[in-house]
Order: sequence, then C-alpha cells, then structure tokens
Amino acid sequence: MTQVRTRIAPSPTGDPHVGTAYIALFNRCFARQHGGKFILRIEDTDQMRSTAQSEHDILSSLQWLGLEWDEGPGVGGDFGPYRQSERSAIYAEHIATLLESGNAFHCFCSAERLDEVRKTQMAAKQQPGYDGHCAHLSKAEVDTKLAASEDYVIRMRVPETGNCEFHDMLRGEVSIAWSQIDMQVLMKSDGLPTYHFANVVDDHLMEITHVVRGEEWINSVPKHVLLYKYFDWTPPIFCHMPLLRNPDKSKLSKRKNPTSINYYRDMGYLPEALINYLGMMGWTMPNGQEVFTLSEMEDAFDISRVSLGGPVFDTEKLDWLNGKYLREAGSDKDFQERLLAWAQDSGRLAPIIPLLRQRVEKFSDVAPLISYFFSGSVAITPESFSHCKLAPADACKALQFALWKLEALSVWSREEVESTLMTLSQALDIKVRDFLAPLFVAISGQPVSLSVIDSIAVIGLDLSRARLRAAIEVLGGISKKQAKNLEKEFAQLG
RNA sequence: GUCCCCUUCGUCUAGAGGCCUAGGACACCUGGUUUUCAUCCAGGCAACAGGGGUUCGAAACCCCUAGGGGACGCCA
Repeated sequence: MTQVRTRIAPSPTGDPHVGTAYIALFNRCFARQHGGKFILRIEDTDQMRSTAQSEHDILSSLQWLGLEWDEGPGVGGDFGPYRQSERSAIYAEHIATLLESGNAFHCFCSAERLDEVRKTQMAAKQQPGYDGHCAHLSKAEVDTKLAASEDYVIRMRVPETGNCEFHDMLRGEVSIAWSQIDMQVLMKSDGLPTYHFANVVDDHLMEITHVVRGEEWINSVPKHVLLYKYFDWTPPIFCHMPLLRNPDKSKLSKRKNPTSINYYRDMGYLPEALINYLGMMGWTMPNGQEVFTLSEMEDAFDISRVSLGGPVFDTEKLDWLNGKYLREAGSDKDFQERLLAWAQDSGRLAPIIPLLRQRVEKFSDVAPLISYFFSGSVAITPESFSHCKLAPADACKALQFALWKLEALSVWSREEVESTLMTLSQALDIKVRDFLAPLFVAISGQPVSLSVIDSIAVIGLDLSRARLRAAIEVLGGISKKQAKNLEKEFAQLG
C-alpha cells in the first residue's frame, strides 16, 4: 500500500487565517494517523497579491500552533521546490502537453470582452462562463496572433454534455453536469498557472494521495478530475471539510470576526487551546473527550467522524477551554513563564519603554499606564467620548475611516500609521487633536494615554481593529445603509 | 438566477433502524463551598426544520418542500 500524503496549500495573500490552521490540522491528523506525511506547499501564483511577509506569517503561525510539516519550505523533501513560483518550468512543460493533445487552447479574448460577455449572460439569466470564442481558432490563426505577440491565456476544453461523477470521502457520490463547468483558464497572460492547474500538477508530482480541503472547492472538482484524465493520471481521493462560519452562519470572514491567528495569539490564547478548539469544530474524539492535545487527536483520529454541518466559530467555548488550560495545565511556575513570555515576545513591551519613561516617577506608576497594551478589549461607554469635540456620528465616521485606512496599509510601522492618520484628518478637514480624541478612547479606553499613534503601531492591526469596531458599536454603530454611503465617501477621499 | 453541499438544544456536538423518556460540553438560571469575586461542586432550562413514504419499529433510510451555506474570476 502506498504511503498516505496530504498537504496544506496556503496562498500567502494576507493574514494567517484560522481556516488555514483548521484544514492543516485535519490534513496532518489524517496523514499521521496513517503513518503518512503532511506536506506544506505555498501557492503564490498570484503575483499581485502574494507577499513574503504573508508567507512568513503563515508559516510561523502554523509553527506556533504546533502544526509542523514533514516536507515543505524550511524543511525540504524529495518533491520540491515547494513554492509554486519556483515551479514555472514544470507548469510550462505540462501545459505544452495539453496544447499538443488538443485538450487546451490559446485564448486571445480581452478582459473587456469577457466582462461584456458575462454581463450579457447575467442579463439573460444564463450561466455565466466563457463563450468559446477562441476554442476553434485554426493553427494558422493562432500562430499569426502569437507572432504578433498578442496577449493570451490558455484554457482547458470541457465536455459539453453529460455529468462528472466523483467520490467524496465524507459525502459519497457527487454528480455535477459538465454544462456547469467553465472552460477554465489554466495559464494566465503573465505566464503563471492558475490554482486549478498548478494544484493538479503539483498534487500529482508530489504524490498527494488525499486532498482534504474546504467545501468551497467542491464545485471545481470536475475541472480537476478532467485534468487528471487529460494527463492520464490517477486522481487523489477527495475529502471536503465543512467551512468555519461566522455567528450568522456565513463563511468565516474578517469583516465579521477576527480570523487572524495573530489576533488569537495577541489576545493571549494558548496555541494548544486554539488547536483543541479547532479540533472540536466538526469533529469529536471517539470517547467523547473534549479536552485533548494535538497528539491525542492524531492518535485517535478518524476522518469519518467529521460532521458536515458548518460549525460556528464562536469564541465563548474557546474562552472556556483556554481558561481551563490556564487553570489546570502546568504549574504556577509554567503559568508565570508563559505569561511573561507572552508579554515580552509579543513585541509590545520594548517599543513602549521610551514613551513610558517620560511619564513615570516610580515603577508603580507603570501598570495603570500600560494596562491597555495587554488587554483584549477596553471598557468604554458612550460617556467615555463625551469630552470629544466630534459628535458621535462624526466620531463613528472618523473611526471607521481610520480603520479602513489602517487595514489598507501594506507596511505596518509607526511612521506609516502616523502619516496615514495625519493625511486622513486633513482630508476630512478635522483638526488633528479633535480627530485623534475618539481614537484615544477607542484604543486606550481613556481620554489621555501614551501616544495613540504609537499605541496603534504597537498593539497591531488585529487588536486595533477589534477595539475600533467595539468603539463604533458603543457610539451607536453604523447601519448597512450608512456603511454604503460611507464607503462611497471614503472612496472619494482617495 | 443556475448548480452543488448541508440541516439534532442559542452554540459545539453524541447518535451507524429498537439501548432515545434524545446523551455530553459551552452559555444561561438556581443552590452549595469560598471574607468578596472567580474557580470548584450539585441541580435546572433547552433540540431531532416541515410533510410524505419504507419498516413491526425512524433522529437515523428514501422522496418532496422549506431554510442555511458555497461556487459560478487571467483570486486562491
């Protein structure tokens, strides 16, 4: 019997997401349970959005959670490179095969034309998709266009009739009509592969036996099995996990919930508690045990015990669980060490020392001044803002705009935070002092504190976002309608 | 809109046709312990989406309806 090999394939385009950790956990447990290997592959084929920072954060947060990989970046292995941006030659070679066999074709359509087509189809209430415009160009026509160096992509051919039937480990037989499947782009005009193509090629070459991933992929399985067929490869076994949900049951998203693993780390959750909690999303130990370690989960793992209803990622139970670990696991000494490590390693202490020194006369003055750096939320009421010059509605707007600006920062530094907020206060034509007043309250819970700009820089986007949102709520919140108007106004600010 | 997936307490879930008067955990409520609070302990509230079948027997199997979610990109 061949060795089980599973993988997690994150795309380094943002914060390390708890959903990534969730899927990584199940992949790892499945592999370990079968004495197999768990592989990490970086899917950085989106040149525009992939960043080294994001890749670094994702890798280190998986490590923080204890989800180390057997093969992948930093570890090596016999199937590398494990970064798709370093595998271009492989994709070029494989796309040539498909072009030769006629299973893929050049497409010279412009983005504008495709938009147009899609719009027309939508208006006619048809299934949106590529209309096959370039599917039947003659070899001569293609050569002429290539010689004229026209931009092109490469698309796959798809059967027009019949159904694609495949097996899912958890859901059994699934059938999707080929007519539902678009002539997917495999190679983009920048010469890089799309997810669908790179994913299939890499999973095959890396000898992945089981693809365990989120339910969101289930509709693209036909594209993938078709590619396996075109290459005459055996497809892996598919297993689609339920998606983590917001309390309103929609797919877990940072707009509605903290989704960054960094947020949970900064809030002072223990990695083993977070892992334990993720392990109870859609899964239970055969003996019903609720508190368990990663290695206990790996030993007892049984993928057929996954339940398919999308679990709500609701932090109440996580809080209880984390408290239980804090109270019951380890000695008082361990607790002390972990607490100190958390405060120090979070990078929050060192940068505030210079600010702090100017304001204290004795060490005993320190604790009240810095408590908000080490808090999750700060206690505020509408009255906390009563000294602000801005009316509550304007303060709301200022806070929301500030949040959006901060979220858009590509580099997180004191200087960036400062210039962003200064520019924003000018754009809004509000005195800096008045503009910053509600921010002081939102971030520190007090009208006066250490520099709010430094504070934001130090506590980071995740915690800042949580506090700004909380403050907006306290000030009366923003309705959906208002949000739309604000978005418009914000866009005009430039 | 089209297609696909899903549906047990508010939330996470147990449940593989009779062991189900549907079990556990979180949250909530009540009581006990505790100088307060928290912890801890004991108890309580609370669910099989609806309708049809199949079967001696359905939370479980099948069908329909409803509800929820996802996908429909030169993003992954």
